[in-house]
Amino acid sequence: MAAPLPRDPIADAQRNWEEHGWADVAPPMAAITAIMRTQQILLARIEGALKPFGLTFARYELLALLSFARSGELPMNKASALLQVHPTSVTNAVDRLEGSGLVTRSPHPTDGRTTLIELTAEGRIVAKRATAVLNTEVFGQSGFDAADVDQLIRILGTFRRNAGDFAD
Amino acid sequence: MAAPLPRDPIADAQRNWEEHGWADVAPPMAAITAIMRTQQILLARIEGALKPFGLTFARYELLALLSFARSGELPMNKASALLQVHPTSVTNAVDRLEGSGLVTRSPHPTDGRTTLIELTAEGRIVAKRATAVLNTEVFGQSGFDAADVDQLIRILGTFRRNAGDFAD
DNA sequence: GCAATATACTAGGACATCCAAGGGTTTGGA
DNA sequence: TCCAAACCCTTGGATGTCCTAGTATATTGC
Repeated sequence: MAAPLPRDPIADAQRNWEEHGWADVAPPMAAITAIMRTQQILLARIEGALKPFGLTFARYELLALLSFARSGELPMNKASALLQVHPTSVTNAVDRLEGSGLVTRSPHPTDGRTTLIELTAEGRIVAKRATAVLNTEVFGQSGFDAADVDQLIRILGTFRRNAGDFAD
Repeated sequence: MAAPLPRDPIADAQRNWEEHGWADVAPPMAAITAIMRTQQILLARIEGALKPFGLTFARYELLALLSFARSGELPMNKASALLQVHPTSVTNAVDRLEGSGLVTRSPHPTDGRTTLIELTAEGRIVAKRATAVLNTEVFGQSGFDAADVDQLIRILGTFRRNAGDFAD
């Protein structure tokens, strides 16, 4: 998108924070800002890898979740909870995946309120192929070394637990 | 948004990856997914803290950037580069900040193509107050301990440099 | 058994981000 | 000098996310 900057803007921000008397919160500010920016970079890579499949990250996540479900189907509210996104976001994703013929909606056999999302045969194939590309092009070339990956999993896992994501 | 899950969905995904023969990329997959989710949690906290000011994170970042500029003004393309966002996003943010009376647009004195963004007096006050709230409510209670903050800054700093964010 | 409450999904609106395209300005080479 | 290429910003279109509200179905309590 843009040429590399001559200097790290987040390090500059950290310096500004220190100079304005907020030295105590300057490091967490820098860490949080770095997380925001890193997410942006990773999302761009992921969406780039998924573009040939006509998928976005949101739709891929739903597809992958379904492909790991034993029966290949899941209630919408379950998907919303597992993906940690708003129910309306799932509705949106399902609308488009259904339009592409990758999933279908069907009524829940016993609960009339619930809608089941089910992978189609094509959806299962696309999920498999997209995962293979993500594995080789993104996850396999993350740029994090093994030790740092472990650190990230540990640090962010603790954070998410404390934030109330899961009980464990 | 949702009740805590009984188990960590990212740890489950990592297990699924291992069981499907992708054990080599399972850890980076988990780390990257954790970054995506952590960003989501942090963004929600930040936007919550900024809501009373009528600001979003995107608009706050622009406001903060201007408040640190000596003259309190910056060309749009400079802001776009420093914030690492698309020029149209800056246009959008400036439109709204201008509508709220926090910034003004003015023509560049020598380059007719360039538009300068300038903080208003009120904009400067709002930036100061919003920063104070963010410092106490978000950065001051990040949930990361000091050692982990250092790790994050180091790991993500290396990643961003390798990704071409900055040369340093 | 029926009303009140809770749950599940969808519709419409507000924002933010990106891409593609267009109009004005500046720069540099023929 | 002059015109093409490069640059800057804005507009319009597509996507995703969240919130609020509304409809339909289940469950609970009197």
